[in-house]
Amino acid sequence: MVSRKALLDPDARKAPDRSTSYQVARRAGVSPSAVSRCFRPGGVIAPETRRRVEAAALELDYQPNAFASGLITRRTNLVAVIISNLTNLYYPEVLAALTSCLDQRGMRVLLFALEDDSDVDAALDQVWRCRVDGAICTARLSAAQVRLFARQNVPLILYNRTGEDAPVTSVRCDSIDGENILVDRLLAAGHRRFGIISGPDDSFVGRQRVDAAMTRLAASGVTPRLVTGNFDHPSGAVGLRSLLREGECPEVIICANDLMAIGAIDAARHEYNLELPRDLSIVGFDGVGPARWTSYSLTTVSQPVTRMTDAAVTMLMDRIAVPGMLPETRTFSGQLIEGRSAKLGMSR
Amino acid sequence: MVSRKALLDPDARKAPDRSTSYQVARRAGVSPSAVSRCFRPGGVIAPETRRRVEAAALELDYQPNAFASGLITRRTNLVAVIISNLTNLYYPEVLAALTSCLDQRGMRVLLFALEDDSDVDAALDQVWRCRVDGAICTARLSAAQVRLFARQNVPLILYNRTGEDAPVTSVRCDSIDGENILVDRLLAAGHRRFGIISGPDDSFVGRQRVDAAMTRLAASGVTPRLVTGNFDHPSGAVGLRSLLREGECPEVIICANDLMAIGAIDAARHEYNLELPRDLSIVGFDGVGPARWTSYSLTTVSQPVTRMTDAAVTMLMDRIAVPGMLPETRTFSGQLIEGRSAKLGMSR
DNA sequence: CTGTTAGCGCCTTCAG
DNA sequence: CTGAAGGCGCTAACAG
Repeated sequence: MVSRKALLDPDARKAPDRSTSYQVARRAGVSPSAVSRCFRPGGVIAPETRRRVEAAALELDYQPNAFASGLITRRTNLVAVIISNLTNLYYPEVLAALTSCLDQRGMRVLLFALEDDSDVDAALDQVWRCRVDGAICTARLSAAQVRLFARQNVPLILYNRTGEDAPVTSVRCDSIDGENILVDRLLAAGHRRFGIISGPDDSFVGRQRVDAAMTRLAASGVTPRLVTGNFDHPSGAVGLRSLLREGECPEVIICANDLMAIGAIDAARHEYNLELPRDLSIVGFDGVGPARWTSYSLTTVSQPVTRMTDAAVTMLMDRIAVPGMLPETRTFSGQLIEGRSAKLGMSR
Repeated sequence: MVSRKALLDPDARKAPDRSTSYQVARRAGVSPSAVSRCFRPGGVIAPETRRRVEAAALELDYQPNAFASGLITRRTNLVAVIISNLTNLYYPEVLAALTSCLDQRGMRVLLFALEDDSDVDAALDQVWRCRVDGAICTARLSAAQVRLFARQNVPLILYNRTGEDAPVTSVRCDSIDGENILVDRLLAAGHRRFGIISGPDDSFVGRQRVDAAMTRLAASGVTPRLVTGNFDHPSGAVGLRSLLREGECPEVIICANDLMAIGAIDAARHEYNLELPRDLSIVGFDGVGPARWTSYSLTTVSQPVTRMTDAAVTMLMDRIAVPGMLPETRTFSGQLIEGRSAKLGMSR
């Protein structure tokens, strides 16, 4: 029977629809349920029946409609990945690692790349409409937004972030630990005049890293000079300039991330003709690819990205399988990369 | 009435389902179609009715199920974005620009990040199952794979790629034009000894760029020496070493992309103590962010990424709206960035 | 402008 | 091991 639509649609240039499991069933001479079983992992079906279904499916280019079945199974196999800032160099690495893990587990990635953290509401709207099975988020979420996840019953994993007030399952690299290692080795080298280029105020890890460094320095009686950056390359240069321009020239500049450290190095070398680490030590945080490039050879703390993404995905899958699991935070230590951008002392 | 599932499921710890349009309708005292109209852009509905529906929806945290409606409208508002190599520095920029464009048009991004071009079949499988409205692809597709898109009636836009044999709608940056500009200016500076570091053999743009440079050089009676790279930073260093190790030392090294050019610069400076552009000129292609960092100040051809992604998304949306549009290729010129990594002559 | 009705493509009981 | 039947959440036609 010809469908009503095809009959009535005046400009019926609409493409022929893709085949359905019913068409495959008819062609294979079996029932639709047989087709369903054939495509379900672990469906019980006689080898001969399977063969015929597969042949029919191949001829018709049939692939089950993931979302029609999701309507019934209540699983879309979709995971929302919300990335705050793809231009940051660090996040592409995270994204690549995440998609790879998720892929292996048969999950598909619905990507939301925010240009601005204020876009998060619009993104969440889509997240709800798409009935994702879970979400991984590197953006700042308000307490209300986090609560919405709980209310909608969508497992959420925070990446290098914490819940605003309530505990949320999260994975992170230990900023405090990392900065402490860095600061201790810098102090051990005899440095006393420190400058710090912070991240933007609304960055959780940025604040945490800077706070950790300040605290550790204070414990040794050192008060660093502090300027604010925004995590990008130019702001590293800007920060360096303002640190060198006024007051006592620092021996060390601690940057809240690698990208700013690289910007600072560029400015130090080419605008001030400083040689690193003879005239100035600069350190960063993250361990992004370019930090290892010979021109920079940045001394930094490298985040174990793949272990972190593995953990994030594992925790997410657990919570998708067993709703109602309690929040858990997994913290990984960063690894000190001893580059040639800073003079370090002996480790104790 | 309690649902059967809740009644029968032995371990009924399953989360309470999210609200449906029927629940909202009942609560608002209207019909389900009213709810539907309320959430459809351009749905005709009385203000008072809308108000009541919205209130009910808010109380129930209701959001329409995008895929249930997609079942009927045959539109998922999903676009598959297939990226070949997220670790390449260039692709994150493309991805960010693409998601931004797609977002503005109300499309959601289903991301496939291939670690290897052989993963493309698995990715396409998911693409079919998800009934995406269209796809944008930066990976190499076989002729058969391209045909499948046509057969499945899914509009496809190739990004910096061409169809293997048949024409496919695509957007690209003109490699030939770009390399010609570069080569002409290098020849004008009097350079005669050229080395080329190519991309991997299976890269379309890589081959095209190298061919273009070779052809242009040949026209001036210059035969460059050629080594093969694979588009990453280390391979630029490797390529440079093998070009410097044997035979006549080149005056210029043309790299098939920026990342290798940066690797080559690093090796030239730190392993061979060469000063650029006095001792050696190095040029790249792409115009990625790090190419502009002061340490490199790479002379390169910058691709107009946002214009290209805009074009890709526009062409895609057109083809989603009007199936059966003919293939079209849009080619954009790159822009020469005159950095300090190469000695260029006057433009003619 | 609104409600009723009949599916979209699939899965899951349950009886053979 | 298989098929028949009902329904997942929603929208599109139509008649009010």
